[in-house]
Amino acid sequence: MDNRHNIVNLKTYQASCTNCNLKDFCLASHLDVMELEQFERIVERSQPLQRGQHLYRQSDKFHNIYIVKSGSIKNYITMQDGAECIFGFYLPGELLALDSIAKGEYASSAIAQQTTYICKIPYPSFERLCQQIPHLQEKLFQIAASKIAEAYNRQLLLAQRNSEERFAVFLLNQSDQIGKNGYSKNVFYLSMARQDIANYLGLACETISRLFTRFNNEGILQVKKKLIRIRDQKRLMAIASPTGLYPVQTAYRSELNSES
Amino acid sequence: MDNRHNIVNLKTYQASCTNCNLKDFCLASHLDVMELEQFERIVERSQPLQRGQHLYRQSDKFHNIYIVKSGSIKNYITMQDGAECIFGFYLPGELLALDSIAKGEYASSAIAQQTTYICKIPYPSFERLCQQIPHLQEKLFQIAASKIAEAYNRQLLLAQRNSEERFAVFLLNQSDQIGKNGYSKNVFYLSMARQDIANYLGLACETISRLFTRFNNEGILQVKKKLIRIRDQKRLMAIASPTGLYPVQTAYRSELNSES
DNA sequence: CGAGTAGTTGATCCGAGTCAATCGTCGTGG
DNA sequence: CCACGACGATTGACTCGGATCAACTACTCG
Repeated sequence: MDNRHNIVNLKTYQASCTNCNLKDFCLASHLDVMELEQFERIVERSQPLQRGQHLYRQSDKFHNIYIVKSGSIKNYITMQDGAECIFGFYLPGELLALDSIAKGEYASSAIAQQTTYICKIPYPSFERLCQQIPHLQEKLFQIAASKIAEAYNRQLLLAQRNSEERFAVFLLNQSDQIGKNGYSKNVFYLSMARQDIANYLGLACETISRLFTRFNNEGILQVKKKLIRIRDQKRLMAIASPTGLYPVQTAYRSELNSES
Repeated sequence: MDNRHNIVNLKTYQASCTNCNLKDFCLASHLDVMELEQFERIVERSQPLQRGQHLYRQSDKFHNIYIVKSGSIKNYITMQDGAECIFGFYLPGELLALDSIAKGEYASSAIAQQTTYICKIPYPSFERLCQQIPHLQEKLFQIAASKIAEAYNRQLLLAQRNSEERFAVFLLNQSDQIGKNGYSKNVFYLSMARQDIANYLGLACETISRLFTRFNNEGILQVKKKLIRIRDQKRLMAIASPTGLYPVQTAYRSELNSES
């Protein structure tokens, strides 16, 4: 139900990179025809994950990195007391498990929030391929670098911004990401529970609930459960960066995709 | 006031990687003799930075990545209203400016907190060298991956832990890092101001001050301005991870749905 | 239908921010 | 050599944002 907007048709999981609608956004972008063919030889696709299925779990042996093809993935860790901490929500085009390369085992867990198609890239083959395709190495460096920059921005968010600012930034990021995939930036489904948004933003779920209510009453949003409509983007952006974030704010989100 | 030109190429600091005391920690570790020689050919060393000098500034054109050889570097950004946000303190052996690779310009600023020696690595040469030395590429992937994992941990810290927990984690991290460089893990100088610690941890400097006082009174620390002595490491560790940070979690914890 | 779960709303409390006063140290100049 | 001002650190008093606790509502699913 709440997946209607994000699902792609069933045949896509057989499709090649060449005619994938994400080919300009993902790891394989900027490769020429020959290189793409080589790349494609190491990519594996399989049956989609269903909601609640894990792609990998923390402390599993590390083998692959993954790209989300459609659907969405929640990335988190579980602590000893059972509490979880959510590091991110991955939408189509994004690369998963980069944080796990150094350790030999997955540093976090990844679970599908809805029916989700995945491209699987065995890491050793990939590393070897990077030796043959400088573009590919370069691209991974760049993606890793953006991940670091993005993580820094989130640290800033968590360390210095209050609840409504965090929430506004979150909504705009979601909007952007969803927009990148060709859907409406103003009307979209949030695939995650309130509790997960709260956890991700370092807040209590009651706080998120109150913010939804308030933004709804103030005419900034129109909220119907998980269906969100942004009614006043200007105001939302003003809340997200009050005095203005540092110069090129949110640029990191677009650089994977934007042309160079 | 402006130090943009402060990297002067004297060939004076000839200390080679081969007999550098950091060679097992830094980017060049795990290279064989031949590879190390190639690597060394692209590394540049120059006069040390003095306290308050910038290594680079945010939005400068991106050219190099850097390794701290001795001293320490503060990494931060400045926001439009002049407020700053500190992302990290870099001690010897650490690699700087990874977050800037994707953008073509430095995403943050780096300033010396004391007299600091630096190894400078022109990024284009480095990228080319990675094509010839698989180990080097692998190493950079790993360092980038650890940076991401580290950033995730800090997000967890900022999102979910209270002031004394953050502070304890910070002290232990400092202790570890300093210990890695062969100094005492229990008695050390903090090179940064209280305000900077506070900023880094997302707290007010008064809070940090109170924590120093409290930990001192409780016999956990002995504090003399910037000289710190850890008197009760056990207790400090207990504060840093109350129920235990994230675990080597085993799969028996069967939650909602799972298994693929 | 009924039970279980997610979300909302209200009441209360507490940790840490803010404001303000004071102290100590350092560096400068008379 | 001391007086002075500047700045960082400490301490206290007060405030407030958001967590926590506790009902209550509304779906969803069996």
